[in-house]
Amino acid sequence: MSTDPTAGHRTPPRPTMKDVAAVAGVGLKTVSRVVNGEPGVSPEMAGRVQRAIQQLGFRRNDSARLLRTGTTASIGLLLEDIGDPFSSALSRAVESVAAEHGCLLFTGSSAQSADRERELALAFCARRVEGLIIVPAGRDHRYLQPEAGSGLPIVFLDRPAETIAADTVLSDNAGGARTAVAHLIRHGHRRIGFLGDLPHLHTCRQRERGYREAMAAAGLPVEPDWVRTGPTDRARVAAAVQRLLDGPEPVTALFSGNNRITVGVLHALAARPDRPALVGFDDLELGDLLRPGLTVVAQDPAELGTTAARLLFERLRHGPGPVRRVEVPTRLIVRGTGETGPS
Amino acid sequence: MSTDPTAGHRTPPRPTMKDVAAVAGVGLKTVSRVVNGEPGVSPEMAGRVQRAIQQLGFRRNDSARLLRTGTTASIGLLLEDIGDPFSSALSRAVESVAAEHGCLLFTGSSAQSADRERELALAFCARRVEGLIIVPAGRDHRYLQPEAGSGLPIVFLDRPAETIAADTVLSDNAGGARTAVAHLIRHGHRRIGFLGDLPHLHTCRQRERGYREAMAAAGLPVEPDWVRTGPTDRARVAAAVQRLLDGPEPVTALFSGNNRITVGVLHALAARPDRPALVGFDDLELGDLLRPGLTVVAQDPAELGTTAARLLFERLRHGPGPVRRVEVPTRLIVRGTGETGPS
DNA sequence: CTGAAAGCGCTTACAG
DNA sequence: CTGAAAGCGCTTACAG
Repeated sequence: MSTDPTAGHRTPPRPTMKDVAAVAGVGLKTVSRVVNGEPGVSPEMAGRVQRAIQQLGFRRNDSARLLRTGTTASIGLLLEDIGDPFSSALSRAVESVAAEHGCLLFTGSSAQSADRERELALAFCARRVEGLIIVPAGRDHRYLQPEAGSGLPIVFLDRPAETIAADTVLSDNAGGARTAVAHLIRHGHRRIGFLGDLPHLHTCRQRERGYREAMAAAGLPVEPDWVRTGPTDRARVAAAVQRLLDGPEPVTALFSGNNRITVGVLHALAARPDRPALVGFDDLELGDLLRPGLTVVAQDPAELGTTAARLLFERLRHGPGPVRRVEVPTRLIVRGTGETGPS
Repeated sequence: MSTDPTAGHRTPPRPTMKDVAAVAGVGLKTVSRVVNGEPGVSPEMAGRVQRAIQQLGFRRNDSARLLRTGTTASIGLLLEDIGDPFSSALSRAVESVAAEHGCLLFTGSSAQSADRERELALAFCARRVEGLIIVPAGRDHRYLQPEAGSGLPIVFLDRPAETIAADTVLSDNAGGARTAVAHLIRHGHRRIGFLGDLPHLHTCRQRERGYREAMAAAGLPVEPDWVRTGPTDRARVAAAVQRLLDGPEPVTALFSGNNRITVGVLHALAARPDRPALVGFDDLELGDLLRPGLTVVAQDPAELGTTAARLLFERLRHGPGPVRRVEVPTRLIVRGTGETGPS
């Protein structure tokens, strides 16, 4: 937080209750009563105050009110990238639960940077948000210990925290991955590649785990070359796809570890003549309209976001208690790309 | 804004500068100096304060600081639906400009409800955000007059305000629509249907205008039945598509007014044997991977969001001035659905 | 029914 | 170098 946004131009100050009181010729507390609809104000006084409010264009400063009250009626939501469809679906769900509780929402994107995550989370805390929902980018969250210790509810979403005990809401990553890979195996594939995100991410590791478990359960080996993790940009995914399909140990099917990667894989495959089988983790809009249709293990971002927000507000009501960990099921959606056999 | 989120459980109060001062045995102002890195504190004093901060887990309350300072270092972004890809692309752009200015972002979704928009906008104002970016759902924004009058910068994004003068950033809606429809006409279509959003929305009206202008420019009539506006849910769009294609005056091509509608149209068409031409307003992820590829007039949400945020911060620096209206160009992307002739 | 005083947690302006 | 006093715009607790 660096530059002062108001550095240049000074805006004329907004009228305060004090100003309203002066114009109406009443005490400050009477203005407060009228503004807050408290009873016990004579109609005449109330009228004078109302007119002064109109005249001055007064609107209560909630930041000041909340400072006095000791609450902020806001929560912070820290995403990986608000521009990603998965993140934005989470946001919508969280926002709607927050609205039920009269809370405003601060949102921010970490862009997979642990530093940025920390900076934003602490900025939210410094504003004294009532709670924090974090899709973690970093691996160490001890920096949140003082806030957690003094009762700030924190829910980790999509990935768990590793160095701090907190409520957590996850997809069934390993289970979903097992389902996806078992599905490919059932269709005759024995050589299956896994394309993952950054390998230190919990989601990536768990989906890789599920992949390995499904392979092992079928008695299939996993060649080291078949596991390709890293950034999710198009170029890197395209290179990984090529390596998997044209390398020394070519695979006949691909399991893609998240929706960014799936998009990259689809683009890479569109430029090739062959049609390896593909199952993606997380659904994509229009996935059902591709030909062949995109077979996925769908997450339920609405359920993930809603659950995280509900946990948060429950904590807010009932205070500390045993840490909870909720796993939201995934669902295999069969549409075409996952049902072609090995050629 | 109804229930008090802290109603249930009382969290232990966080330590304040006063507490730190007491523990360190120094004055309040000395703590303030250390916390803010101001010069002129003896190393010994500074050390005592640092230790007390560590011991207590103190973190400055920015809400209090900002109240005293008179700024809030935050802006409000009011979208139609943060879960929509267009909205979330806008968010990402706005967020990144806000971050450059050290501002946090409140976000909220109006869900096309004018009441909800007003409620959220006023809630943001009550928190004294430094500026407001609004994708308007309602048609009357006079409720913002007091805030605008006292210097709050407001930028309307995607659609203009009708009853208040404010900076505005729009796509070239009519121009983009003309381009789309002229493209269909160039491919031999003479009977073209328009599917729009709610007809009171500026975007819908302008895109319809562009559609009519392109038809008129080619000397083509527009049958009343060819213009179908309304909610963007799947069922309604499917019904509109059917009406356009199977009604008394069937069309051979469709121009879809936004990305929600385009998705609905694609689904409706997937269930039919015929293949009318289609051009969509606003692009969709995977649109390029459909077969045939989806021809669209693409908007530039990153540019829209960035421009709106830049306008906002410029206002913040330089204060009032003539209202500005920026139009962001659209771009025809030819991929397949728009290039089939009438059957 | 009405309002003066104190305080929320900070910073500003000023005096030692 | 250090800190007591006043104040940001409200609400709380209390006295008339």
